[in-house]
Amino acid sequence: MPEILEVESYRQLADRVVGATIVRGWADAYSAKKLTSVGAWARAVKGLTVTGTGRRGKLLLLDTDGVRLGVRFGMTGVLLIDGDAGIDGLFYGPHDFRSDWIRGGLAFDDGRKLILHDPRRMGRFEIAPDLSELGPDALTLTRMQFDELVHTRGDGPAIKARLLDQSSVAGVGNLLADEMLYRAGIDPRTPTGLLSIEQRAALYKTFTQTMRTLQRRGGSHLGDHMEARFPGAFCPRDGASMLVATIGGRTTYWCPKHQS
DNA sequence: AGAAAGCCTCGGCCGC
DNA sequence: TGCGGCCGAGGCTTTC
Repeated sequence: MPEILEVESYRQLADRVVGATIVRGWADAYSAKKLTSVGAWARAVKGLTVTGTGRRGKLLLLDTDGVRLGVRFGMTGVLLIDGDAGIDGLFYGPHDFRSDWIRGGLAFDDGRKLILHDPRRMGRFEIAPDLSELGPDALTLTRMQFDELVHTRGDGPAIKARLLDQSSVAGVGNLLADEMLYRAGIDPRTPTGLLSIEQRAALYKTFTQTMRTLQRRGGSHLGDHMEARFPGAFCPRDGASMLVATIGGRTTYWCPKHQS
């Protein structure tokens, strides 16, 4: 699920545990994969009090009175709080959550739990996460930061690949990238350095507009472009047959008529 | 059967 | 010719 908009709602959910003290932490071998050992998470978090939450791109941050903690959600990670089956079965009723998909979490002194629910095991816990490799946050991207993002030496990579590069801008995933290029009318294969002045202006405008619109709608999967995301689809805007290719390592759908 | 809303590593290529 | 940086491909993992 998660691109930046989903992680931002996880962050807002995590605000609930600000002020609570961690009595226990646990992580399986996958969620602890970026740590020095499987036990490192449990040792590092015990006794910490959460003082605030943050986020850079798709990385959720928990500020504490000690070391800062980070959570990455991979492709299928969901944050749960107060929804642990051990406390109440709410999340495990109508929704599709299963206790054997829980990969780790935190238990607080007030009895609540923060849980990483992640069927596909690509979510990761981090201790004192390094933010230096992450670009500016996509939700608050300024025009100056955008200009830096599209700056290249030579032609540079395809604009879609650049948008997905987390060190250029943090938070844009596959769906958001396709959506903003669709809205801006730009071919995703266009070398970043060859975008015209007009295309740059259009892309910055749709970048911020896409973030705002989809956040209001409630998720990265609620874009206008979504209904054309299958083989044989037609462009909702002008009816042309959508093209499909792998660009920047991800499946990309675009309209040959209005994205050029 | 094959693709999937992320990220990491590896290897090739290009330019200094 | 050698090296570093950039960029794309591939792998990880499980599910529907």
